Amino acid sequence: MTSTLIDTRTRLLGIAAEQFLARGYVETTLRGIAAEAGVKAGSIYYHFDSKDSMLEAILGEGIERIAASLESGLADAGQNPLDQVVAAIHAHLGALFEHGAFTACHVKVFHQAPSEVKAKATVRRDAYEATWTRLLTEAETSGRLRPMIEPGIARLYLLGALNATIEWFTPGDIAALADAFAEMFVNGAFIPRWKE
Amino acid sequence: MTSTLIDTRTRLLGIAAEQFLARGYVETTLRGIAAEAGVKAGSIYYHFDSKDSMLEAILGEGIERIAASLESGLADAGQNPLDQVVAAIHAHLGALFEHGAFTACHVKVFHQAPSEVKAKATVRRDAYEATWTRLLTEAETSGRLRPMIEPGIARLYLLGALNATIEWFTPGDIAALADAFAEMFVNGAFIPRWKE
DNA sequence: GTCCCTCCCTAACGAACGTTAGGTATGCTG
DNA sequence: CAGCATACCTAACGTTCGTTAGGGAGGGAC
Repeated sequence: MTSTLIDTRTRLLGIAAEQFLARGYVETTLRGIAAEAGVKAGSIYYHFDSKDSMLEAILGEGIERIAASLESGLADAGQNPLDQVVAAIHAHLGALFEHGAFTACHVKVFHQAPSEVKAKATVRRDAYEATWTRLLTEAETSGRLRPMIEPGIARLYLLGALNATIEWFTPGDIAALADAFAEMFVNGAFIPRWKE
Repeated sequence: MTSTLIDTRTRLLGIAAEQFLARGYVETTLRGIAAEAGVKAGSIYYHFDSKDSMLEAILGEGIERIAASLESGLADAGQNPLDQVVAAIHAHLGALFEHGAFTACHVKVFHQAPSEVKAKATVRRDAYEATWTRLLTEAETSGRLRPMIEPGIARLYLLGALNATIEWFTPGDIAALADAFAEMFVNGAFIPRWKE
């Protein structure tokens, strides 16, 4: 029977994601993860090669879920640049706060990861960011983006604001938050002035 | 003569800020800082009480310099909500990349800091953020902010995007970056549509 | 009943780290 | 010259952590 194995492995990974998210990677100990899982520290090595490999699995699972949320959101939205970008904002924020600890852990811990682990996660991450760049490039080529705005800079600006929410947002009305962010990103925070 | 003392203390703090920024707080060792300063690890304790107290000093110095940059930028700009916000964006980004490692270190390491250190830095940090909230609230009361946008949310959105730059921006044309960010924050990334 | 594979445990190793006690050289002070 | 404070060193202590070697219980296979 392999169900127990899968259970323990999955449980360890989920607990690790929560602790990495809450305490940071380096300050999280295998002994702490094991204790919360009702297991001894040494037993982790039956399921994983090392602490780094746990992080690697978590970062991979996290970006995978975020990407899935994005693809799903894009498919359900209007097929025009504006609707796609707004849907992407909703999907990304939804993924961070409604899809378990893996997604938020990816965003928060990625930059603290050892370079080798980081390099492996970067592959999938680049593909995800490329989707955003594609969305914004489509907005640009269809003449919807402001002339002085490059899609690459816009992507970094927007994802920076979105990902920073994990430092302050207390899960609540995510749709309202996404609406406000979409409004600010698309139309700006200020009301245009006709004269002056 | 106390010049040697001040020199070494200052040098240690600068090196520590650089290493905290590059490797993170926990992964930076006192032995590494001491080595780069041409000193032995134990000697650090002549100048500082602990590793935590070094971080505390750095975080304080960092937010102080960022705040000074902001105040300076606001004083030199037009005294209207729009100009003030644009100047603030330029000042904040300028502080992160042109005022040494302390400012960038504050932004990057703050969220990794031990809770006690974090609590002390939070006092000064709250005051800095209150300045931003004041700017945006003035924009709101003078009718320049979009109705559905709350100043508090706008501040978190904008500072999130600004602070995230330390993860990707390679010091170059900061003014151009600030211009693009200001354009996106104020007017939005999209061109308004008159019909549809 | 015997074998073997799965899954977890005990117990320890070795390294790295923050920190400290005590010593030493230097130079100013009286 | 004696005395003292400054600035740094040496050498270690104690702890924590990732990791590993080896063992054992349990159940399915034959």
